[in-house]
Amino acid sequence: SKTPNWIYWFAFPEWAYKPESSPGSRQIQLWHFILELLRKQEYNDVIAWQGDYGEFVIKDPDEVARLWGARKCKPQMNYDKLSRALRYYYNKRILHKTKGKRFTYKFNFNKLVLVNYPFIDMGSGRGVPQSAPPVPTGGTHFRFPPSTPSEVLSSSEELRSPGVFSTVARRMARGSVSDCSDGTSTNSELEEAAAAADERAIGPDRAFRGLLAPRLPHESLFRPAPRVHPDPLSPFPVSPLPGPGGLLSPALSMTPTPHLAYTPSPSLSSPMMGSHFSFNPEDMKHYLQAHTQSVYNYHLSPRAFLHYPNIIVPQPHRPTLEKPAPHHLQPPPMPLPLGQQPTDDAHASPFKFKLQPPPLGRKQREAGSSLAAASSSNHASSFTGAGPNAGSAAGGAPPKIKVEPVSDLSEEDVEVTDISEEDELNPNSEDEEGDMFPLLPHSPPVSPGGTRCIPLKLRFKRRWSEDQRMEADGDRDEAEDKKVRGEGEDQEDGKREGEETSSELQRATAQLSLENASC
DNA sequence: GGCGGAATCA
DNA sequence: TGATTCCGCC
Repeated sequence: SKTPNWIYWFAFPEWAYKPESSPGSRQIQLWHFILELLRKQEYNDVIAWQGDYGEFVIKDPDEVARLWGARKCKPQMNYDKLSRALRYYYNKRILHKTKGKRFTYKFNFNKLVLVNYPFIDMGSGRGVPQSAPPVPTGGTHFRFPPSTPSEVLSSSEELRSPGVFSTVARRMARGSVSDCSDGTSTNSELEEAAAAADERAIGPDRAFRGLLAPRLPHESLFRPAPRVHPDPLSPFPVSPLPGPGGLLSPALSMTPTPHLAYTPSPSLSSPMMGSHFSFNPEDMKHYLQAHTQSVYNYHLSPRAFLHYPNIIVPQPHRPTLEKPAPHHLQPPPMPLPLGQQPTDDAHASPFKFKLQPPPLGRKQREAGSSLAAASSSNHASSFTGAGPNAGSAAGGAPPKIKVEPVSDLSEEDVEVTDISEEDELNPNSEDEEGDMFPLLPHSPPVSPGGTRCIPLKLRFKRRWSEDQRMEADGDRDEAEDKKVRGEGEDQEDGKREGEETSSELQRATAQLSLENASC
């Protein structure tokens, strides 16, 4: 069958494979190992990419277990145990099960897509950088974003510098090797350094880690920005090159700690466009269209919609619409963010604003006592409106989001707290009071206006909960929320369309050898 | 097969 | 913290 298009570009950046990039562990982690196997052709009969983006099937569970056991020096390892470990990833959003398919799992790439926080956790030192972009592994030519769902994800790659592209490809080809005993890389360090040199040679491009970050001031998208800031926060020799890829960071949302290292927009200049691509509106249109498509395809938060001035993004093809097509698809002439759910009109705001959850008491009063009963602990969970026009969004109900002008005008971005329409579907959701998605990590925990401040931690937790829901194919609450609320409702199987099997992943990915030294 | 709790380990 | 081990349940 036809090779999924994403295969030709999907991969993790080199550092993602490096055990030392595993959060909180010096030992190789299972997901790491899985990736390792996945990109090595010799294991194609054991485990391989298959079907949807990020989906893989364990063809030989026993063998995978054996390999894993060998790597971890756990001779008693078996698939039952290994799968238990995999299941623990569900809650971490690293993986989820492809229901109805045996031994088939899927990396939660969509969650990893922290569009609003493309650089999250970079350099936190505690987790895998979440802006890890997919790294192209095949082809080195620029092409426009595709229009079919199966191709859209490549859009994130489109704007990447060819130079980096090839550089990364080379790195991929070289690969890294991990030894069994401790999971630390052996020869990859030097290669990494070399690769870093390569990329430096390209120029300041290493700074395009912010290239198309939605929060990137749109102006800088169209004029080369002179300022280049090496990422002081990155623990890696080379910035993982988020760029547009940051929108599609693979498996790296693993560490739900998106609060630490947001890179302020001003530093997100993208010199690459001057040197490598012409970012004319048409290109951007293509890109945005593709991105928008991917947002849909992967049920991303509407935050994922990119808005750029004067560019109208065509409606993506979406056969089955469960919800009315949001108007996000028609980006306003404002560099404004990313609204939330269909009722959100935040983008229409002519001014910068951010949304904050309302003060507790008052909100509850407005919501009514009956409602309050159902959502006593998540007062703001059913926010539907955002922005100045959102007042009517809730269908007569008073807007549940407090909109306030952003006082910090130096901030080019707009802060929009995300909201959860899901909670309306699930009144039982008993999230903590932190309903809103996190604001920019660098924003002060207490809003200027004395707005009730939800601890960042909670905000993020809320966001992750949201992400979790969105990622579930059925938009069902899952792992974490379930865990949090102690609920155990059934989940519907996600429908998987456009399944494409690939036996050619390896053709596109680097040829690497996996060394499983004995223990 | 798949799930997830519980205890445990490093 | 990230498994590993065991296990009952569906």
